[in-house]
Amino acid sequence: MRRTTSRPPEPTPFRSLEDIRKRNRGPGLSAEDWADAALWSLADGVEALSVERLARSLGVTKGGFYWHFKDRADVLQAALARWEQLATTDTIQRLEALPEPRERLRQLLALTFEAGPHGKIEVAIVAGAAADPRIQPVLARVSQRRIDYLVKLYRALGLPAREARNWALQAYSTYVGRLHLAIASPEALSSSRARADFVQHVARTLMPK
Amino acid sequence: MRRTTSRPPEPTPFRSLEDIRKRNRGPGLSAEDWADAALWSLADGVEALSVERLARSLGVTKGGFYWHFKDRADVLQAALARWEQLATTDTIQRLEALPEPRERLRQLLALTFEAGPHGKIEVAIVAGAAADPRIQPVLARVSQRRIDYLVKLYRALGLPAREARNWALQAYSTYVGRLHLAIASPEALSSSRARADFVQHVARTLMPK
DNA sequence: GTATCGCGATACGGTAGCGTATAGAGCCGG
DNA sequence: CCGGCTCTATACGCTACCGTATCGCGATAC
Repeated sequence: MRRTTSRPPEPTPFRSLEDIRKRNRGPGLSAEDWADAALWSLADGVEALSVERLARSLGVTKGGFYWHFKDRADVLQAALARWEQLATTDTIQRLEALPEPRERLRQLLALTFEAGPHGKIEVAIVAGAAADPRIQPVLARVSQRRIDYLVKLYRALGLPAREARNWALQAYSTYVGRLHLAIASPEALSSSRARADFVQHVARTLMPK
Repeated sequence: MRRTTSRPPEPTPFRSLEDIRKRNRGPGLSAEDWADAALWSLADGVEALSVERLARSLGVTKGGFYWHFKDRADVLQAALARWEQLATTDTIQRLEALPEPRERLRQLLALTFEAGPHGKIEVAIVAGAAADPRIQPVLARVSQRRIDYLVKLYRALGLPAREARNWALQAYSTYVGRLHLAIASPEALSSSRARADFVQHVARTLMPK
């Protein structure tokens, strides 16, 4: 490991494995290449993130890995840092476009509850690997920010602080539980009919007054 | 492995590691001893359940393990079977004591949301290891039964089937999310004051009409 | 009191992954 | 065209765990 270079900032915020492998017109793989691949690999669980497996998925050996990273924990943190940014900034920024607070909340509930939001990675980290001590600090920060944002939304609706906090906690709990259902009870919300129905119900009961 | 004996049924439905080790006045460890120890070990994650680690935690070597179980997957299934029964039968049976359906629902919400119910093991399995393919089938059955029971409760309140289903899914999602908060945001509900407050709020919003 | 049953100790070979060391291959500037 | 920089290939020793095989001990059971 020598950890020197950093290529031009970041081309796209999320490249597929294929993209990473193709990009091999430059000399070899960069730290970002490895980290992005690691993030994808997290979708299969934290234990699935092994150095040699990662190298195999990129079509190389682990030879170059330790040039960029100190050890396995190092690349895990890099991948999680990547996710942390996407998982907070991303959705919130899109929401802030909307001016009316009540509409923001409705949109947020609809967006997050409909599709399963950032997809497999979100489910894997939030609903599948929460207990891992390496994930926990990151997850704590992400949860905190999301809940804080929800509190802000509910307060903007005119609720006092403690009530807003309860609504926010409930809304986030329900969201996480919905992610869990995707794993634990896939048939429950398999039909888009049932999903739309559920989303509407939730949007109604999670909207105060 | 020869898998023959079975001691008198089961003394207590949940013995601590200490209890198991002390019980060594009988000849040695029984299959139930190993399985119970395995269930406790699940609290530290599925990967923490290794044969040799299990043996160490019981103060023996793995020598006798394969007398009872075919392999590691075998004892995992045994432990999960134990949990499956406790996680369904247990709470529901206590609830069925109460006659009034509205009171049953209120009690259920209060019980499950207050303390975190079966404690660390419930959190570890439901909120921490859901993604594991060995856990998934068990978890699917447990979730199904719990949701079915919730549907029954909401229907007993006079709700039509589809509405009852939505309420049940929401209630269970919120419950799971609350388990998740115990990991991801421990400070959020650390004070018993905040917990009681939250429970009351949830009990109000998850009660129809 | 001896045989057998139930279990533990020990030892073995095998796999998967870790992190280290070292020797290049290919492009880059000079 | 040559030295250096960036990265990869290969090989090594180490650890943790798996599952198997075998021996032996202590407690009943007779």
